[in-house]
Amino acid sequence: MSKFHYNPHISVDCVIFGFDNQKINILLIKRKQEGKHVYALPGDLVQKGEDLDVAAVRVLYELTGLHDLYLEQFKTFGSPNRTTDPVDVEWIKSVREHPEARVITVAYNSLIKVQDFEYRPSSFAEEVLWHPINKPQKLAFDHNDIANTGWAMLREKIKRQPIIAFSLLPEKFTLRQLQILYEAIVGQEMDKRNFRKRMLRNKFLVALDEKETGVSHKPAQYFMFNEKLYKKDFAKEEWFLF
Amino acid sequence: MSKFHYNPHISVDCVIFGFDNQKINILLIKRKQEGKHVYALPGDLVQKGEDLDVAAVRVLYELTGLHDLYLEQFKTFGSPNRTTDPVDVEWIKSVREHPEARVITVAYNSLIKVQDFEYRPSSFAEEVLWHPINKPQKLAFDHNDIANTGWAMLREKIKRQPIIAFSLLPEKFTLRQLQILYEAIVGQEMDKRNFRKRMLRNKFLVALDEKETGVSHKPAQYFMFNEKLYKKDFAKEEWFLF
DNA sequence: AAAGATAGTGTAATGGGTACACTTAGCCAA
DNA sequence: TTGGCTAAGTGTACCCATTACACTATCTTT
Repeated sequence: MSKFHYNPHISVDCVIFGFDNQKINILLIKRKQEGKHVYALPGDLVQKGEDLDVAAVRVLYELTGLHDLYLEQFKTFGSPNRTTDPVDVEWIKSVREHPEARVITVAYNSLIKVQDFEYRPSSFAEEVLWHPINKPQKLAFDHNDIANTGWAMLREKIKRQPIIAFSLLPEKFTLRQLQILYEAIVGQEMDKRNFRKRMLRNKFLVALDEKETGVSHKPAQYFMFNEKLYKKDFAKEEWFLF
Repeated sequence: MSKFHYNPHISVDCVIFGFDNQKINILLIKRKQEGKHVYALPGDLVQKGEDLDVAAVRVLYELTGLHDLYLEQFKTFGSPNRTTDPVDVEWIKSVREHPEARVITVAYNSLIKVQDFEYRPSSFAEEVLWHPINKPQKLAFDHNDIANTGWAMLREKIKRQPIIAFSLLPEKFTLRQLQILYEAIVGQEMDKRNFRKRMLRNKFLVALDEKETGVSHKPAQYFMFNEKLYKKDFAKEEWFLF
Protein backbone atom coordinates (compact mmCIF):
# COMPACT_ATOMS: atom_id res chain seq x y z
CA MET A 1 0.00 0.00 0.00
CA SER A 2 1.44 3.35 -1.00
CA LYS A 3 2.25 6.18 1.29
CA PHE A 4 -0.69 7.96 -0.27
CA HIS A 5 -3.05 5.81 1.67
CA TYR A 6 -1.49 6.38 5.03
CA ASN A 7 -4.11 8.92 6.03
CA PRO A 8 -7.59 7.49 6.39
CA HIS A 9 -10.59 9.01 4.67
CA ILE A 10 -13.01 10.92 6.84
CA SER A 11 -16.73 10.64 6.33
CA VAL A 12 -19.85 11.81 8.09
CA ASP A 13 -23.00 9.75 8.70
CA CYS A 14 -26.35 11.24 9.65
CA VAL A 15 -28.83 9.52 11.95
CA ILE A 16 -32.02 11.51 11.47
CA PHE A 17 -35.07 10.69 13.56
CA GLY A 18 -38.52 11.84 12.51
CA PHE A 19 -41.73 12.06 14.54
CA ASP A 20 -44.88 11.40 12.49
CA ASN A 21 -47.31 12.38 15.29
CA GLN A 22 -47.46 8.75 16.39
CA LYS A 23 -44.02 7.20 16.53
CA ILE A 24 -40.34 7.83 15.89
CA ASN A 25 -38.76 6.84 12.56
CA ILE A 26 -35.25 6.85 11.19
CA LEU A 27 -34.27 8.25 7.79
CA LEU A 28 -32.65 5.63 5.54
CA ILE A 29 -31.33 5.37 2.03
CA LYS A 30 -32.22 2.32 -0.03
CA ARG A 31 -30.10 1.24 -2.96
CA LYS A 32 -30.45 -1.73 -5.29
CA GLN A 33 -27.48 -4.06 -5.53
CA GLU A 34 -27.46 -7.48 -7.24
CA GLY A 35 -31.24 -7.46 -7.17
CA LYS A 36 -31.27 -7.02 -3.40
CA HIS A 37 -32.13 -3.90 -1.48
CA VAL A 38 -29.48 -2.52 0.84
CA TYR A 39 -30.38 0.04 3.48
CA ALA A 40 -27.93 2.56 4.88
CA LEU A 41 -27.63 5.84 6.72
CA PRO A 42 -27.05 8.91 4.59
CA GLY A 43 -23.32 9.60 4.67
CA ASP A 44 -20.31 10.50 2.50
CA LEU A 45 -16.73 11.76 2.56
CA VAL A 46 -15.71 15.09 4.06
CA GLN A 47 -14.17 17.47 1.54
CA LYS A 48 -10.81 19.20 1.66
CA GLY A 49 -10.82 22.05 4.17
CA GLU A 50 -14.44 21.41 5.05
CA ASP A 51 -15.53 21.67 8.66
CA LEU A 52 -17.06 18.46 10.01
CA ASP A 53 -20.35 20.07 10.98
CA VAL A 54 -20.58 21.73 7.59
CA ALA A 55 -19.85 18.46 5.83
CA ALA A 56 -22.65 16.73 7.72
CA VAL A 57 -25.16 19.37 6.64
CA ARG A 58 -23.97 19.24 3.03
CA VAL A 59 -23.99 15.45 2.76
CA LEU A 60 -27.42 15.19 4.27
CA TYR A 61 -28.74 17.76 1.83
CA GLU A 62 -27.12 16.14 -1.20
CA LEU A 63 -28.42 12.67 -0.36
CA THR A 64 -31.88 13.44 0.95
CA GLY A 65 -32.75 17.08 0.24
CA LEU A 66 -33.07 17.81 3.97
CA HIS A 67 -31.79 21.23 4.98
CA ASP A 68 -32.00 23.84 7.73
CA LEU A 69 -31.71 21.45 10.64
CA TYR A 70 -29.27 21.31 13.51
CA LEU A 71 -27.05 18.25 13.48
CA GLU A 72 -25.31 17.18 16.67
CA GLN A 73 -22.15 15.14 16.59
CA PHE A 74 -22.43 12.16 18.93
CA LYS A 75 -19.60 9.71 18.20
CA THR A 76 -16.78 8.83 15.82
CA PHE A 77 -16.52 5.27 14.52
CA GLY A 78 -13.04 4.28 13.45
CA SER A 79 -12.59 0.50 13.66
CA PRO A 80 -10.16 -0.52 10.87
CA ASN A 81 -12.53 -3.25 9.69
CA ARG A 82 -15.82 -1.43 9.79
CA THR A 83 -16.03 -1.50 5.98
CA THR A 84 -14.99 -5.08 5.25
CA ASP A 85 -18.31 -6.83 4.68
CA PRO A 86 -18.19 -8.21 1.07
CA VAL A 87 -21.45 -6.56 0.05
CA ASP A 88 -20.22 -3.23 1.37
CA VAL A 89 -16.82 -3.59 -0.26
CA GLU A 90 -18.41 -4.15 -3.64
CA TRP A 91 -20.44 -1.00 -3.34
CA ILE A 92 -17.46 1.07 -2.18
CA LYS A 93 -15.51 -0.07 -5.27
CA SER A 94 -18.27 1.26 -7.47
CA VAL A 95 -18.27 4.76 -6.01
CA ARG A 96 -14.91 5.58 -4.41
CA GLU A 97 -11.72 6.71 -6.09
CA HIS A 98 -9.65 4.83 -3.48
CA PRO A 99 -11.84 1.96 -2.33
CA GLU A 100 -9.08 0.33 -0.33
CA ALA A 101 -8.68 3.30 2.02
CA ARG A 102 -9.74 3.05 5.59
CA VAL A 103 -12.72 5.25 6.46
CA ILE A 104 -13.27 6.88 9.82
CA THR A 105 -16.76 8.30 10.17
CA VAL A 106 -18.04 11.06 12.41
CA ALA A 107 -21.71 10.46 13.24
CA TYR A 108 -24.38 13.12 13.72
CA ASN A 109 -27.95 12.90 14.88
CA SER A 110 -31.04 15.07 14.83
CA LEU A 111 -34.76 14.93 15.52
CA ILE A 112 -37.35 16.50 13.24
CA LYS A 113 -40.99 16.33 12.17
CA VAL A 114 -41.57 13.86 9.35
CA GLN A 115 -43.86 16.39 7.72
CA ASP A 116 -40.97 18.89 7.45
CA PHE A 117 -39.17 16.55 5.14
CA GLU A 118 -40.43 17.10 1.62
CA TYR A 119 -39.53 14.01 -0.29
CA ARG A 120 -38.52 14.73 -3.86
CA PRO A 121 -37.81 11.37 -5.49
CA SER A 122 -36.89 12.88 -8.83
CA SER A 123 -33.91 14.78 -7.43
CA PHE A 124 -31.91 11.84 -6.18
CA ALA A 125 -30.66 8.59 -7.55
CA GLU A 126 -31.49 6.45 -4.55
CA GLU A 127 -34.67 6.08 -2.61
CA VAL A 128 -35.04 7.86 0.72
CA LEU A 129 -37.50 6.56 3.31
CA TRP A 130 -38.64 6.71 6.91
CA HIS A 131 -38.38 3.45 8.87
CA PRO A 132 -40.02 2.96 12.32
CA ILE A 133 -37.34 2.62 14.97
CA ASN A 134 -39.11 -0.17 16.80
CA LYS A 135 -39.01 -2.47 13.73
CA PRO A 136 -35.49 -3.90 13.31
CA GLN A 137 -33.83 -3.42 9.92
CA LYS A 138 -30.38 -4.63 8.90
CA LEU A 139 -28.22 -1.78 7.64
CA ALA A 140 -24.94 -1.63 5.68
CA PHE A 141 -21.49 -1.33 7.29
CA ASP A 142 -21.68 -0.73 11.04
CA HIS A 143 -24.72 1.47 10.56
CA ASN A 144 -26.87 -0.54 12.97
CA ASP A 145 -24.35 0.20 15.67
CA ILE A 146 -24.23 3.86 14.68
CA ALA A 147 -28.01 4.18 14.58
CA ASN A 148 -28.54 2.49 17.94
CA THR A 149 -25.87 4.63 19.57
CA GLY A 150 -27.40 7.71 17.96
CA TRP A 151 -30.83 6.94 19.39
CA ALA A 152 -29.48 6.27 22.88
CA MET A 153 -27.46 9.49 22.83
CA LEU A 154 -30.44 11.48 21.59
CA ARG A 155 -32.63 10.25 24.42
CA GLU A 156 -29.95 11.19 26.92
CA LYS A 157 -29.80 14.61 25.37
CA ILE A 158 -33.56 15.12 25.56
CA LYS A 159 -33.40 14.26 29.24
CA ARG A 160 -31.03 17.16 29.72
CA GLN A 161 -32.59 19.49 27.16
CA PRO A 162 -36.31 18.74 26.84
CA ILE A 163 -36.69 21.82 24.66
CA ILE A 164 -35.75 19.60 21.73
CA ALA A 165 -39.01 17.72 22.03
CA PHE A 166 -41.17 20.80 21.58
CA SER A 167 -39.74 21.44 18.16
CA LEU A 168 -41.63 18.32 17.10
CA LEU A 169 -45.05 19.68 17.90
CA PRO A 170 -47.06 22.36 16.11
CA GLU A 171 -47.00 25.80 17.70
CA LYS A 172 -50.36 25.09 19.34
CA PHE A 173 -50.77 21.59 20.68
CA THR A 174 -52.96 19.64 23.07
CA LEU A 175 -51.71 17.77 26.10
CA ARG A 176 -52.68 14.55 24.39
CA GLN A 177 -50.32 15.35 21.51
CA LEU A 178 -47.57 16.11 23.98
CA GLN A 179 -48.19 12.84 25.77
CA ILE A 180 -48.06 10.81 22.56
CA LEU A 181 -44.72 12.39 21.72
CA TYR A 182 -43.41 11.81 25.21
CA GLU A 183 -44.43 8.17 25.11
CA ALA A 184 -42.86 7.72 21.68
CA ILE A 185 -39.53 8.96 22.96
CA VAL A 186 -39.67 7.10 26.25
CA GLY A 187 -41.08 3.95 24.66
CA GLN A 188 -43.53 3.46 27.51
CA GLU A 189 -47.12 4.47 28.26
CA MET A 190 -48.03 6.64 31.20
CA ASP A 191 -51.04 7.63 33.27
CA LYS A 192 -52.95 10.59 31.79
CA ARG A 193 -53.69 12.37 35.04
CA ASN A 194 -50.17 12.10 36.36
CA PHE A 195 -48.76 13.21 33.05
CA ARG A 196 -50.99 16.32 33.08
CA LYS A 197 -50.07 17.12 36.64
CA ARG A 198 -46.37 16.96 35.84
CA MET A 199 -46.64 19.00 32.68
CA LEU A 200 -48.89 21.69 34.09
CA ARG A 201 -46.41 22.30 36.87
CA ASN A 202 -44.01 23.43 34.16
CA LYS A 203 -44.75 27.12 33.83
CA PHE A 204 -43.36 27.18 30.33
CA LEU A 205 -46.56 25.49 29.10
CA VAL A 206 -48.98 28.33 28.45
CA ALA A 207 -52.71 27.58 28.19
CA LEU A 208 -54.48 29.32 25.30
CA ASP A 209 -58.12 30.45 25.07
CA GLU A 210 -58.64 28.11 22.19
CA LYS A 211 -59.96 24.62 21.67
CA GLU A 212 -59.84 21.91 19.10
CA THR A 213 -62.65 22.04 16.54
CA GLY A 214 -64.22 19.39 14.39
CA VAL A 215 -63.28 16.44 16.56
CA SER A 216 -65.96 13.92 17.45
CA HIS A 217 -65.36 14.13 21.16
CA LYS A 218 -64.89 16.76 23.83
CA PRO A 219 -62.46 19.27 22.31
CA ALA A 220 -59.10 19.71 24.01
CA GLN A 221 -57.53 22.97 25.04
CA TYR A 222 -54.51 24.22 23.13
CA PHE A 223 -51.19 25.03 24.77
CA MET A 224 -48.06 26.83 23.65
CA PHE A 225 -44.43 26.42 24.63
CA ASN A 226 -42.83 29.60 26.05
CA GLU A 227 -39.09 29.49 25.53
CA LYS A 228 -38.24 32.35 27.89
CA LEU A 229 -40.04 30.78 30.82
CA TYR A 230 -38.45 27.46 29.96
CA LYS A 231 -34.96 28.90 30.15
CA LYS A 232 -35.72 30.46 33.51
CA ASP A 233 -36.86 27.08 34.83
CA PHE A 234 -33.88 25.14 33.62
CA ALA A 235 -31.24 27.72 34.56
CA LYS A 236 -30.90 26.14 38.00
CA GLU A 237 -29.17 22.91 37.08
CA GLU A 238 -29.71 20.24 39.68
CA TRP A 239 -26.81 18.17 40.75
CA PHE A 240 -27.42 14.70 42.01
CA LEU A 241 -25.29 11.74 41.35
CA PHE A 242 -26.05 8.32 42.75
CA MET B 1 -1.57 22.14 -2.10
CA SER B 2 -0.89 18.71 -3.50
CA LYS B 3 -3.35 15.93 -3.81
CA PHE B 4 -1.37 14.19 -1.11
CA HIS B 5 -2.79 16.53 1.47
CA TYR B 6 -6.38 16.00 0.54
CA ASN B 7 -7.01 13.69 3.45
CA PRO B 8 -6.65 15.26 6.87
CA HIS B 9 -4.48 13.76 9.56
CA ILE B 10 -6.24 12.06 12.44
CA SER B 11 -5.02 12.45 15.98
CA VAL B 12 -6.23 11.50 19.44
CA ASP B 13 -6.16 13.70 22.54
CA CYS B 14 -6.56 12.39 26.07
CA VAL B 15 -8.28 14.32 28.84
CA ILE B 16 -7.32 12.42 31.98
CA PHE B 17 -8.78 13.46 35.31
CA GLY B 18 -7.17 12.39 38.56
CA PHE B 19 -8.60 12.40 42.08
CA ASP B 20 -5.97 13.05 44.79
CA ASN B 21 -8.33 12.33 47.72
CA GLN B 22 -9.19 16.01 47.91
CA LYS B 23 -9.89 17.45 44.48
CA ILE B 24 -9.96 16.65 40.78
CA ASN B 25 -6.94 17.39 38.58
CA ILE B 26 -6.23 17.17 34.88
CA LEU B 27 -3.12 15.56 33.37
CA LEU B 28 -1.11 18.00 31.25
CA ILE B 29 2.12 18.01 29.30
CA LYS B 30 4.44 21.00 29.66
CA ARG B 31 6.97 21.85 26.99
CA LYS B 32 9.46 24.71 26.79
CA GLN B 33 9.27 26.92 23.73
CA GLU B 34 11.08 30.27 23.26
CA GLY B 35 11.70 30.39 26.98
CA LYS B 36 8.00 30.12 27.73
CA HIS B 37 6.11 27.12 29.03
CA VAL B 38 3.30 25.76 26.91
CA TYR B 39 0.75 23.38 28.39
CA ALA B 40 -1.18 20.85 26.33
CA LEU B 41 -3.20 17.67 26.55
CA PRO B 42 -1.35 14.45 25.75
CA GLY B 43 -2.14 13.64 22.12
CA ASP B 44 -0.61 12.51 18.83
CA LEU B 45 -1.38 11.14 15.37
CA VAL B 46 -3.19 7.86 14.80
CA GLN B 47 -1.08 5.30 12.94
CA LYS B 48 -1.89 3.48 9.76
CA GLY B 49 -4.49 0.75 10.33
CA GLU B 50 -4.65 1.56 14.03
CA ASP B 51 -8.02 1.53 15.78
CA LEU B 52 -8.91 4.85 17.36
CA ASP B 53 -9.35 3.43 20.83
CA VAL B 54 -6.05 1.59 20.53
CA ALA B 55 -4.31 4.75 19.34
CA ALA B 56 -5.57 6.68 22.35
CA VAL B 57 -4.18 4.07 24.73
CA ARG B 58 -0.84 3.97 22.92
CA VAL B 59 -0.40 7.74 22.71
CA LEU B 60 -1.25 8.21 26.34
CA TYR B 61 1.27 5.56 27.31
CA GLU B 62 4.01 6.96 25.10
CA LEU B 63 3.60 10.50 26.38
CA THR B 64 2.88 9.93 30.04
CA GLY B 65 3.57 6.32 30.94
CA LEU B 66 -0.05 5.80 31.96
CA HIS B 67 -1.43 2.38 31.07
CA ASP B 68 -4.23 -0.06 31.89
CA LEU B 69 -7.02 2.46 32.02
CA TYR B 70 -10.30 2.66 30.14
CA LEU B 71 -10.51 5.62 27.79
CA GLU B 72 -13.92 6.78 26.61
CA GLN B 73 -14.33 8.69 23.41
CA PHE B 74 -16.43 11.82 23.94
CA LYS B 75 -16.12 14.10 20.91
CA THR B 76 -14.25 14.74 17.66
CA PHE B 77 -12.87 18.22 17.01
CA GLY B 78 -12.41 19.04 13.35
CA SER B 79 -12.54 22.78 12.78
CA PRO B 80 -10.20 23.56 9.83
CA ASN B 81 -8.47 26.33 11.81
CA ARG B 82 -8.05 24.64 15.14
CA THR B 83 -4.26 24.50 14.66
CA THR B 84 -3.58 28.00 13.33
CA ASP B 85 -2.33 29.87 16.42
CA PRO B 86 1.28 31.04 15.58
CA VAL B 87 2.79 29.45 18.69
CA ASP B 88 1.08 26.17 17.88
CA VAL B 89 2.10 26.31 14.20
CA GLU B 90 5.74 26.75 15.13
CA TRP B 91 5.67 23.71 17.33
CA ILE B 92 3.91 21.61 14.71
CA LYS B 93 6.61 22.49 12.19
CA SER B 94 9.24 21.16 14.58
CA VAL B 95 7.65 17.76 15.02
CA ARG B 96 5.42 16.90 12.02
CA GLU B 97 6.42 15.58 8.66
CA HIS B 98 3.58 17.50 7.01
CA PRO B 99 2.97 20.52 9.20
CA GLU B 100 0.55 22.14 6.80
CA ALA B 101 -1.92 19.26 6.96
CA ARG B 102 -5.25 19.74 8.62
CA VAL B 103 -5.66 17.68 11.81
CA ILE B 104 -8.93 16.24 13.05
CA THR B 105 -8.68 14.98 16.60
CA VAL B 106 -10.76 12.39 18.41
CA ALA B 107 -10.88 13.18 22.12
CA TYR B 108 -10.99 10.65 24.96
CA ASN B 109 -11.48 11.07 28.67
CA SER B 110 -10.95 9.01 31.79
CA LEU B 111 -10.97 9.34 35.55
CA ILE B 112 -8.34 7.72 37.77
CA LYS B 113 -6.64 7.97 41.13
CA VAL B 114 -3.64 10.28 41.08
CA GLN B 115 -1.76 7.75 43.16
CA ASP B 116 -2.14 5.15 40.40
CA PHE B 117 -0.05 7.28 38.09
CA GLU B 118 3.60 6.60 38.74
CA TYR B 119 5.45 9.55 37.36
CA ARG B 120 8.75 8.59 35.74
CA PRO B 121 10.39 11.83 34.58
CA SER B 122 13.44 10.08 33.15
CA SER B 123 11.43 8.16 30.56
CA PHE B 124 9.93 11.11 28.72
CA ALA B 125 11.24 14.24 27.08
CA GLU B 126 8.56 16.58 28.35
CA GLU B 127 7.23 17.17 31.80
CA VAL B 128 3.95 15.59 32.85
CA LEU B 129 1.94 17.13 35.66
CA TRP B 130 -1.42 17.21 37.43
CA HIS B 131 -3.23 20.55 37.39
CA PRO B 132 -6.30 21.29 39.60
CA ILE B 133 -9.36 21.68 37.43
CA ASN B 134 -10.70 24.64 39.38
CA LYS B 135 -7.60 26.75 38.60
CA PRO B 136 -7.76 28.03 35.01
CA GLN B 137 -4.77 27.30 32.79
CA LYS B 138 -4.34 28.32 29.16
CA LEU B 139 -3.64 25.34 26.92
CA ALA B 140 -2.33 24.96 23.37
CA PHE B 141 -4.55 24.63 20.27
CA ASP B 142 -8.23 24.25 21.18
CA HIS B 143 -7.30 22.12 24.18
CA ASN B 144 -9.18 24.35 26.64
CA ASP B 145 -12.33 23.66 24.69
CA ILE B 146 -11.54 19.94 24.55
CA ALA B 147 -10.75 19.76 28.27
CA ASN B 148 -13.90 21.65 29.31
CA THR B 149 -16.07 19.51 27.09
CA GLY B 150 -14.37 16.40 28.44
CA TRP B 151 -15.10 17.37 32.03
CA ALA B 152 -18.74 18.20 31.30
CA MET B 153 -19.21 14.89 29.48
CA LEU B 154 -17.56 12.95 32.27
CA ARG B 155 -19.88 14.44 34.86
CA GLU B 156 -22.87 13.55 32.73
CA LYS B 157 -21.54 10.03 32.47
CA ILE B 158 -21.08 9.68 36.22
CA LYS B 159 -24.69 10.76 36.67
CA ARG B 160 -25.73 7.80 34.58
CA GLN B 161 -23.06 5.38 35.77
CA PRO B 162 -22.04 6.26 39.33
CA ILE B 163 -20.02 3.08 39.47
CA ILE B 164 -17.17 5.05 37.92
CA ALA B 165 -16.80 7.09 41.06
CA PHE B 166 -16.15 4.08 43.26
CA SER B 167 -13.08 3.16 41.28
CA LEU B 168 -11.50 6.27 42.77
CA LEU B 169 -11.78 5.08 46.34
CA PRO B 170 -9.83 2.36 48.14
CA GLU B 171 -11.62 -0.97 48.55
CA LYS B 172 -12.59 0.00 52.10
CA PHE B 173 -13.58 3.61 52.56
CA THR B 174 -15.40 5.81 55.05
CA LEU B 175 -18.47 7.85 54.29
CA ARG B 176 -16.40 10.99 54.76
CA GLN B 177 -14.07 9.88 51.94
CA LEU B 178 -17.05 9.19 49.72
CA GLN B 179 -18.48 12.62 50.49
CA ILE B 180 -15.21 14.41 49.67
CA LEU B 181 -15.11 12.62 46.33
CA TYR B 182 -18.75 13.40 45.64
CA GLU B 183 -18.24 17.08 46.43
CA ALA B 184 -15.13 17.22 44.25
CA ILE B 185 -17.09 15.92 41.27
CA VAL B 186 -20.17 18.01 41.90
CA GLY B 187 -18.17 21.09 42.82
CA GLN B 188 -20.47 21.89 45.72
CA GLU B 189 -20.59 21.11 49.44
CA MET B 190 -23.42 19.18 51.00
CA ASP B 191 -24.93 18.48 54.40
CA LYS B 192 -23.33 15.51 56.14
CA ARG B 193 -26.52 14.03 57.55
CA ASN B 194 -28.44 14.25 54.31
CA PHE B 195 -25.53 12.81 52.41
CA ARG B 196 -25.34 9.82 54.76
CA LYS B 197 -29.05 9.24 54.55
CA ARG B 198 -28.96 9.18 50.78
CA MET B 199 -25.93 6.92 50.55
CA LEU B 200 -27.10 4.44 53.18
CA ARG B 201 -30.33 3.92 51.26
CA ASN B 202 -28.18 2.52 48.49
CA LYS B 203 -27.96 -1.14 49.32
CA PHE B 204 -24.77 -1.54 47.33
CA LEU B 205 -22.88 0.18 50.15
CA VAL B 206 -21.99 -2.61 52.57
CA ALA B 207 -21.00 -1.73 56.13
CA LEU B 208 -17.98 -3.61 57.44
CA ASP B 209 -17.16 -4.65 61.03
CA GLU B 210 -14.08 -2.52 60.91
CA LYS B 211 -13.08 0.98 61.92
CA GLU B 212 -10.37 3.44 61.17
CA THR B 213 -7.35 3.18 63.48
CA GLY B 214 -4.71 5.69 64.47
CA VAL B 215 -6.80 8.77 63.80
CA SER B 216 -6.96 11.46 66.45
CA HIS B 217 -10.72 11.56 66.56
CA LYS B 218 -13.66 9.19 66.71
CA PRO B 219 -12.82 6.43 64.24
CA ALA B 220 -15.15 6.04 61.28
CA GLN B 221 -16.72 2.81 60.08
CA TYR B 222 -15.48 1.31 56.85
CA PHE B 223 -17.75 0.50 53.90
CA MET B 224 -17.36 -1.48 50.73
CA PHE B 225 -18.95 -1.16 47.32
CA ASN B 226 -20.84 -4.28 46.19
CA GLU B 227 -20.97 -4.39 42.42
CA LYS B 228 -23.63 -7.10 42.18
CA LEU B 229 -26.08 -5.23 44.37
CA TYR B 230 -25.31 -2.06 42.45
CA LYS B 231 -26.20 -3.65 39.15
CA LYS B 232 -29.46 -4.93 40.57
CA ASP B 233 -30.35 -1.43 41.72
CA PHE B 234 -29.56 0.27 38.45
CA ALA B 235 -31.11 -2.39 36.23
CA LYS B 236 -34.48 -0.63 36.43
CA GLU B 237 -33.66 2.44 34.42
CA GLU B 238 -35.91 5.34 35.27
CA TRP B 239 -37.36 7.32 32.48
CA PHE B 240 -38.33 10.87 33.10
CA LEU B 241 -37.94 13.64 30.65
CA PHE B 242 -39.02 17.19 31.41
C1' DA C 1 -7.77 15.66 82.41
C1' DA C 2 -8.83 18.90 79.03
C1' DA C 3 -8.72 20.26 74.22
C1' DG C 4 -9.04 18.94 69.45
C1' DA C 5 -11.11 16.72 65.71
C1' DT C 6 -14.23 14.15 63.18
C1' DA C 7 -18.03 10.46 63.54
C1' DG C 8 -22.47 9.76 64.05
C1' DT C 9 -27.43 10.66 64.89
C1' DG C 10 -33.30 12.56 64.25
C1' DT C 11 -37.14 15.36 63.21
C1' DA C 12 -40.47 18.20 61.02
C1' DA C 13 -42.03 20.43 56.83
C1' DT C 14 -42.55 20.31 52.09
C1' DG C 15 -43.25 18.55 47.72
C1' DG C 16 -43.18 14.95 44.05
C1' DG C 17 -44.45 10.20 42.43
C1' DT C 18 -47.96 6.78 41.98
C1' DA C 19 -52.24 4.43 41.72
C1' DC C 20 -56.76 4.77 40.62
C1' DA C 21 -62.45 5.98 38.20
C1' DC C 22 -65.83 8.99 37.01
C1' DT C 23 -68.02 13.09 34.61
C1' DT C 24 -68.08 16.28 30.56
C1' DA C 25 -68.41 17.92 25.80
C1' DG C 26 -68.92 17.37 21.22
C1' DC C 27 -70.05 14.40 17.11
C1' DC C 28 -72.68 11.09 14.73
C1' DA C 29 -76.04 7.77 13.53
C1' DA C 30 -80.45 5.71 14.19
C1' DT D 1 -83.98 13.89 19.69
C1' DT D 2 -81.83 10.62 21.77
C1' DG D 3 -78.38 7.40 22.80
C1' DG D 4 -73.84 5.92 22.00
C1' DC D 5 -69.09 6.80 20.99
C1' DT D 6 -64.75 9.08 21.96
C1' DA D 7 -61.35 11.53 24.15
C1' DA D 8 -60.93 15.54 27.62
C1' DG D 9 -60.60 16.74 31.99
C1' DT D 10 -60.52 16.27 37.04
C1' DG D 11 -58.97 14.79 42.83
C1' DT D 12 -57.38 12.13 46.60
C1' DA D 13 -54.63 9.42 49.64
C1' DC D 14 -50.24 7.23 50.56
C1' DC D 15 -45.58 6.98 50.44
C1' DC D 16 -41.09 8.46 49.93
C1' DA D 17 -37.38 11.84 48.96
C1' DT D 18 -35.43 16.33 49.90
C1' DT D 19 -34.12 19.93 52.90
C1' DA D 20 -32.72 22.53 56.92
C1' DC D 21 -30.81 22.27 61.13
C1' DA D 22 -27.42 21.11 66.29
C1' DC D 23 -25.83 18.17 69.51
C1' DT D 24 -23.39 13.97 71.57
C1' DA D 25 -19.80 10.26 71.13
C1' DT D 26 -15.16 8.55 70.63
C1' DC D 27 -10.48 8.58 70.02
C1' DT D 28 -5.85 11.06 70.15
C1' DT D 29 -2.75 14.41 71.72
C1' DT D 30 -0.81 17.41 75.03
